[in-house]
Amino acid sequence: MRRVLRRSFFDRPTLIVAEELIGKFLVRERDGVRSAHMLTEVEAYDGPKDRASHAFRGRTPRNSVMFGPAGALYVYFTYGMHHMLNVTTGPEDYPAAVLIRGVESIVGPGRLTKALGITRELDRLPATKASGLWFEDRGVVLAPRAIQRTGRIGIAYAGPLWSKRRYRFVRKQE
DNA sequence: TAAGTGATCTCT
DNA sequence: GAGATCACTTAA
Repeated sequence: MRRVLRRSFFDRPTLIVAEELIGKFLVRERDGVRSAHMLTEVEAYDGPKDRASHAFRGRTPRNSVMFGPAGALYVYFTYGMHHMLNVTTGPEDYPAAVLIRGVESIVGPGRLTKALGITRELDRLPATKASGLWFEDRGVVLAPRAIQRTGRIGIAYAGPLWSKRRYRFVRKQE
């Protein structure tokens, strides 16, 4: 069983999409070489009121893809050295996305993009085979208990309310 | 614990 | 245009 996740998967509430992405696969193809990794850590960024979200201060050139249709890649560059990979969720005009923080054997959002060669060339592209980066359901079924929810990382500036919200989903290690 | 690094945003 | 900030990583 191997099914590419389509826009309809992502066009749902962000927290649902985030939780269901754990156990799905991130597939990268470049120069004809394909690799697939199971997602193990993601975070939800949900709507215009989320103080930790890039969209909190409204639409800007960088974040406008978050306001667009679901299932688009949002790749931005930060700290002068790291690319961050997100996929947009929810309906058009509602800014939301899921940050991909880790996959099996690669932990850390910056390390992940470096390992898979993910740069802003992919920003705003749909997460499809044509873009070279997409998501697949490969039939892995995780028990709900196998997924842990915690506060998000690195967003203390957003205040305790938003940093405590359990918007981070991590696959528990056995 | 702090440096590194540069795009992005906010304010002049 | 200037200055601050940043959804991080690594080396110490």
